[in-house]
Amino acid sequence: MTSDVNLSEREQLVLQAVVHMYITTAEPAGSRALVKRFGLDFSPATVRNVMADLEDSGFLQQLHSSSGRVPTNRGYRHYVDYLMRVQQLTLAERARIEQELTRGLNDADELLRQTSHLLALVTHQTGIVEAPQEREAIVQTIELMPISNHRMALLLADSYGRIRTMTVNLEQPISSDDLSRTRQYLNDILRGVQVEHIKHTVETKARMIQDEQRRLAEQALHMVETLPLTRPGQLFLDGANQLFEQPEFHDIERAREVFLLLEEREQIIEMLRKGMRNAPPWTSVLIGSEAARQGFDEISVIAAPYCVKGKAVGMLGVLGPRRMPYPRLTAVVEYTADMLGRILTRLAG
Amino acid sequence: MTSDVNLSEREQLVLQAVVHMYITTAEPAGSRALVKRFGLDFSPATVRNVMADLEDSGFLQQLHSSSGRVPTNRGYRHYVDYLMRVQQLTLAERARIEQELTRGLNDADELLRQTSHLLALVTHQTGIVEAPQEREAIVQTIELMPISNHRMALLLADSYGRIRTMTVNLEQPISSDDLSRTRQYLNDILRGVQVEHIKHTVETKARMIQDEQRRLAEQALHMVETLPLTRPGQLFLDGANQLFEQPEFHDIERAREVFLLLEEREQIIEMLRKGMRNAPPWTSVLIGSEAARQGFDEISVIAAPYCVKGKAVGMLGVLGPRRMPYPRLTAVVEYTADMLGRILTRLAG
DNA sequence: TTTTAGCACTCAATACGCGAGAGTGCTAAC
DNA sequence: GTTAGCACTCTCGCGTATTGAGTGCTAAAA
Repeated sequence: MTSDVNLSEREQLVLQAVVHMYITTAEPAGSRALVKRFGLDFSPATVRNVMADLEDSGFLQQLHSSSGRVPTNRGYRHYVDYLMRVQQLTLAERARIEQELTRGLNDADELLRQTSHLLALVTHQTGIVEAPQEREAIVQTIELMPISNHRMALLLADSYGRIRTMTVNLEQPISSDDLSRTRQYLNDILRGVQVEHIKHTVETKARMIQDEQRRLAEQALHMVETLPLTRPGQLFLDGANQLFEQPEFHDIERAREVFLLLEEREQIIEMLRKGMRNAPPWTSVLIGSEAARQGFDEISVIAAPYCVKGKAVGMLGVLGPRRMPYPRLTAVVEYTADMLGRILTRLAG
Repeated sequence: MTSDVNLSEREQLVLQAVVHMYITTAEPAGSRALVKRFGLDFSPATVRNVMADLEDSGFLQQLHSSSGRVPTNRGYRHYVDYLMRVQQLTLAERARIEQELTRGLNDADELLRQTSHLLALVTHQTGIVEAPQEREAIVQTIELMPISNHRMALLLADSYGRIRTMTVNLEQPISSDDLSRTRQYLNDILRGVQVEHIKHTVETKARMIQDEQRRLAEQALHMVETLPLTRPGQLFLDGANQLFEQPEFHDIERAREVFLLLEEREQIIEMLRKGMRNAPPWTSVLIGSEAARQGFDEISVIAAPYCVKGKAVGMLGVLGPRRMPYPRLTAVVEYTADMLGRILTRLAG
């Protein structure tokens, strides 16, 4: 994502000023206002010339022929990649994030939800947290729990500290003895196996085993084969309401479009991962149509991966209008990802 | 909720016509249009007179001095209570609901989510499902599952077919023997006990027990006392986006207000239960400010309780603009509540 | 006495014109 | 290369005129 045009020092300065202006006021930036606001040591007329150049090279844009300038996607891109300095969070802010996250500590799912809530709260944007990729998780413990004569639950603790419950229909009641032997068996062969390989593992083992253990293995196979192990990634979203605050979503059509987008969970996950692929392993910023589908330029996303035991297992971030305070939000997202990773690692311990 | 004014046959006819007109077109109903649309056998002038009377007694309202009439809260109320005939669902519709619900059959939580989704889909409104009151649930089975040296999970299957997972921090590792003895102990004393009495039960038992079993009981007590058993009711919401379709929410301020309301889960639950208290045990319709807080008249809610093993354990329904097709939605909500109850009962075994 | 036709009136919605203001591009001077 | 000056453009807000749906009232008809 490098620019094919070299910008002069002055052009960079003006571009940055326009972005800052627009981010804070939501109004197109005019030459006079820029000079005044940022104390530039050249005149409005000069700024106008520079802005005209920046428009020619696609960094700025006019909404109509006599309005101030607004950054284009490319303008934001350049700003984020080269001009912006990620803000330092204050101690108080760091403390707050840490505190809010360690509160709901006992349950991993609760923690993830809490994180999305926190992101929304602190950034005043929509907070997004993708749950750890379940398929890649590793089996820690398996538990079987009878519910009725015809149903039982299979519980799975994974290496991310999450616990999944799945139910299994039984053709015939299972004795408590059988149950505990099957439990033992499942734990023996599955501990340390990746969740996505569970079925395969059980199947191969079952095929190899002879006589006496045979029944046990088939029992296990039967339980496992209907499990919904490949369900799609989970997403925790919070603070979509915040979008209403932004003037760009006062138009009902726009608002609706974003809300519709937010309902398409898979697409959002897809989007987050796209960001990760582009710039591993650090924070990525998706601007306008880079984030959403083509032709929908209103939103941006800042996302960062979080790591459990040193391995990136999921993404989190914020979604908001393209006109976003990137320096601050980037810092918040990074710090939150870091904290979440730490806490999850501790939980999975 | 009876009316203190007796309406003549003709007045009822006109009121009903106005409600139908407004529900379908979202435009205030004028006298001429009513006559034409409903083939009334008296003239527009007569309708005008009747409408003026209905306005005097508070059933209708004009938006401005020369506009058509629109029902008031009271108008809707009378319509719903006395005039409306609940629609019969077609066989196809029933089949669809049943089919959609039995699809996600294995997991109770999944089922509840699915139900809210279905409601949104079929009614084009926002679907709401309140999870069964957890506190009143009865313990079926308890399972303990080691996660690490310092954490374990306590799993609880209740009489509604739901499974809750809670984690417990351990001060020191617990042996597998101890774990299974404690599990046995917990099951012995808690099976059949209401969830809200768990802590109390364990405490009293622990106090009574002497010597040798003592340690076990204290172990159990320690596990149970930090459990988040009293967490607030859970709510499954789906299709809030549908609200954007309604012209009354094209105004951004209104839309925002509803979305804000939808975030306040406890208040929605409160609202649903209010409905149940008013008219047990059947479908209740909350109109305008009956549903939301005072002064916010834009929405209505249709809600019905669903029963597990014959006992009403939760509510479900739809939320939408006050201008709602009540006859059809009432039917859908009732049928869905019935189906959900059946399936849950089956699940709970 | 009830119903209806006719008519004047009201009000929202829409379009139109106008002036103010913000901001530009261009030219000429510095 | 930079800046001041100026004509020009376009949006926004406001007041006015027009239109049209719908009413209330009155007087005639049933």
